[in-house]
Amino acid sequence: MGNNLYHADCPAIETLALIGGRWKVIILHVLSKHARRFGEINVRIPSISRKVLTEQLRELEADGLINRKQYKEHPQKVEYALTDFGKSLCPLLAYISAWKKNVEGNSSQDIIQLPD
Amino acid sequence: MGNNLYHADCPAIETLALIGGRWKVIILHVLSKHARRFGEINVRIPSISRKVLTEQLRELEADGLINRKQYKEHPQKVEYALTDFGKSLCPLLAYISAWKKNVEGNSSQDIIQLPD
DNA sequence: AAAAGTGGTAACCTTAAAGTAACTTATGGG
DNA sequence: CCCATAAGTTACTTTAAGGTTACCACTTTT
Repeated sequence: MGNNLYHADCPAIETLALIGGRWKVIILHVLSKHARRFGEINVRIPSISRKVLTEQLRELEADGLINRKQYKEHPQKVEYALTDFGKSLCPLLAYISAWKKNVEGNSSQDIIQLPD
Repeated sequence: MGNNLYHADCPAIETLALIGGRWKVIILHVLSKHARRFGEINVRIPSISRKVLTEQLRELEADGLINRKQYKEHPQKVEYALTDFGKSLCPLLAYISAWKKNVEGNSSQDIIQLPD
C-alpha cells in the first residue's frame, strides 16, 4: 500500500489531494466570498454534518488553504478565511467550472475559454 | 443521503466526479500520449490492480472520456484511446499541474501561467 | 441557578472504493 | 489437442471516508 510511486510526483494528483475531498470545493467556494464563521458555513452547506465540516476545515487548514481565527467573545466566535495560497486556487476552480459549462453548452471538444 | 442539493448544480464538483477517481488522472495522462492496450496501461501504472484498472476504464468509457476498441486478433487486443471529449480535458489537467508547480516554485499566491 | 448559543469532541456505525487471489474466455501456434 | 497470452471476471476482504448521535466547555441572558 505504500508503493504509489506514480502518485508521488504527479502534480495533478497532488492538487486533487488538496481539493478532492467530498466537500472541500464547496467550502472553498463559500469562503471565496467572505470569511465565515463555523455556523455560517454550516448554514450554507446544510447537508454536511458538523463533525465532517470540522474535519474538512482542519484538513484545509493543515494544507494551508484556509486559516482559523478564534475571537475571545460573548458566545464563541471562530472565523475561517482563505489564505493567499487558498485564494490562488480560485482561478483554478473557476477553470474547472468553466470546462464543465463549456462541455454542456457545446456538443463537445471545443476550445475552453478561461473565465476572467 | 439524497439531499446533496448543493452538489447537484456545482460544475466544479461535477467535473471532479469525472476525474476525481483514485487513478483516473493517471490513466488519462497515459492515454494522452498514445492510445494504449490494457496491458500497456497496466505496465505504466503497476500499482493498480487489473480489477480496478478495468473498473476505472469502464467508468471513463461510460463518461465518454475514452473509448475501447477490440480487435479480432491472435492474442486478444483491446485498445483504449481518448475521445475528443477526453482530449478536451487535457488543458484542464495541464492547468491543474501548472498550478501545483507554480505553487512549489514561488512562495505562494502568484499568478498562474497557463501551459501551452 | 438554569437555559441557550456557539463551536466543537468522542464513540460508534455504514458504505463505497480499493485490494487480493483465483478462475475464465478467446485465439493462434506448435 | 494442449498450451500460452491478453484481457478480463468473480468472490471475498480491507480500508478509508463519511455519517449519526450524544455529550462537553465557555459565556451571557433570564
